[in-house]
Amino acid sequence: MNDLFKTLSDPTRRKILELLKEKDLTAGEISNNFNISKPSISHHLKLLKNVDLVYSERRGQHIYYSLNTTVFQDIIHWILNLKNNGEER
Amino acid sequence: MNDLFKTLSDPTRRKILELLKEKDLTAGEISNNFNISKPSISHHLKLLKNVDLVYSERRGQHIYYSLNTTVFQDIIHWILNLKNNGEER
DNA sequence: GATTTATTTAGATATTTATTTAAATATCTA
DNA sequence: TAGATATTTAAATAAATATCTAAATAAATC
Repeated sequence: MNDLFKTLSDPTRRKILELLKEKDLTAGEISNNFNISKPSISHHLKLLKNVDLVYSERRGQHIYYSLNTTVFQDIIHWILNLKNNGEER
Repeated sequence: MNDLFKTLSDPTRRKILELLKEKDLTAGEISNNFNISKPSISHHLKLLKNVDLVYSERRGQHIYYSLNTTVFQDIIHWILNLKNNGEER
């Protein structure tokens, strides 16, 4: 849970997710959207993978990244638990 | 939006929110729940206030903190936008 | 008004995190 | 298999963040 929030707390990583929302992209295509070095983007992708927010799959020379939204359930549960003050709703 | 995620990315701050879910607490009562100095807790409370996750109100000698959950709407919107891939649902 | 209690502010330090350049790995093509 | 492209890993640096102690502010009580 902590890693998940930590991962989402970086604007570069959130923008990566927004890019992947549209379609799967290679690491290179992703890095083209930023003024940041490729190794830095690769590092962000690794963190996103660590918490399962993205998947990666090699297709030949390229590695394609895709978004996984199921993880957000955890956040929504955390929020709802905080909102419903102990009541069973 | 960035500040909000950043604020939530710290476990101490999230635990503070969970404490405030039960009832309003003074800064001192909050800090009793942690093995962290009062100034550090005060700093966390300031960050939580900055993004409106908590309110503070002085009652005499004490300052009471309370949880504000309306802010979570922003996060939920952000998540839903990412999940609904452009479709209007 | 001096003292006590509650909390914050300031300044310093240590840890974490993002970023960079350079080198390594993997795949494809000629 | 040599060369080109795509991506990651490693090592170093810089910036951001959490934490601490000490000092400052604010209200209550004596």
